Amino acid sequence: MENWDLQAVVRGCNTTANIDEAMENSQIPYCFAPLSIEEEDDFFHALPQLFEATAALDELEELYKPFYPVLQPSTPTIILASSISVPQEAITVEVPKKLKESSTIRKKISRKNQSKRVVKEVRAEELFSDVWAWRKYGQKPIKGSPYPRSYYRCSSSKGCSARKQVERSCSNPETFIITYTAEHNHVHPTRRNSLAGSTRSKFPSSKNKDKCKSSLNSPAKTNLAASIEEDHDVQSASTNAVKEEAQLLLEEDEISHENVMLDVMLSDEMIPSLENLDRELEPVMDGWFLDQFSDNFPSPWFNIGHSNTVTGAC
DNA sequence: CGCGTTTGACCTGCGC
DNA sequence: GCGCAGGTCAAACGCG
Repeated sequence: MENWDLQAVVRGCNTTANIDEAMENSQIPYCFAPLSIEEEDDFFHALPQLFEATAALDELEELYKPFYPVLQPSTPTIILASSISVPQEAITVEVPKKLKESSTIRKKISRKNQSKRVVKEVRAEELFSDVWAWRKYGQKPIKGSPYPRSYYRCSSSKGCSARKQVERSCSNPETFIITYTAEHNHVHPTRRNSLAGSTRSKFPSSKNKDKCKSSLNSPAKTNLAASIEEDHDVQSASTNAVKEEAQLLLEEDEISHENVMLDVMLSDEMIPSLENLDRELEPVMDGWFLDQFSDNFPSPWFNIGHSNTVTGAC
């Protein structure tokens, strides 16, 4: 497997405090403030500390809110609840579409749907590492960028306004810029990315690896990563990286079933077993979330309020 | 049948 | 007011 140097994708901006300065000093063209994510602490595992560090809840909430469902299969290290730190990669910024002069930035920010965005730069294999189910609803060529931008909305729950935009980075074509807009109004997805529907090919299960290996190259592959690959007509190293990543995760899945944890999943070939896990955990987690967060996190992110389940929304 | 993608048309905000 | 560009809608279609 190709060794992706996670450090290599990490750039400048590390804290919200220096984001403005970093953006000003950035040589990155166009609008991106590629707040690269090396790894992210798992939200669930951090919960005990969250409860202890109640004084920082608001800040932590803001920092984790956009990222907590986004898990990183490329960093399958089991993250124990041993510490909690502000994820420096998790930066919520007000990002204008185009970095021009400061006078125009205000106007840009005031534009519809420009209010609050979270920009991430991820590698190809991480595009489908999202626990949420995203449905593509549009694609547009972007002026100044050789790659089109794809628009996705959350299909995990009806009425969820969460959206994300995926665009290949023009400065580093092996990475993708993901811009999250709005927030999920449900606790956790009832379906994960690339589960439902059939237009998406699935990575091979451990039972029919050989059979599905070929499907990785089939024209029918339409999962998020594959979709973008095809959108951009790229059969490149990043495609190979996706396959290799999938294969690696497959092997890990076979070797270490005991290590199945929520933050180590999210590659499509691992989904079936995790679906079962999800079904088992769903009522427990829902109740647990309601108990734990309905008071502590009044955020819209946990906008389940005191209502009943949201898990059957779809 | 349900859920997905594709894609052209349409809407909206912004700059001139 | 006009034109451009980004964002969204919705019909058509694919897949199992």
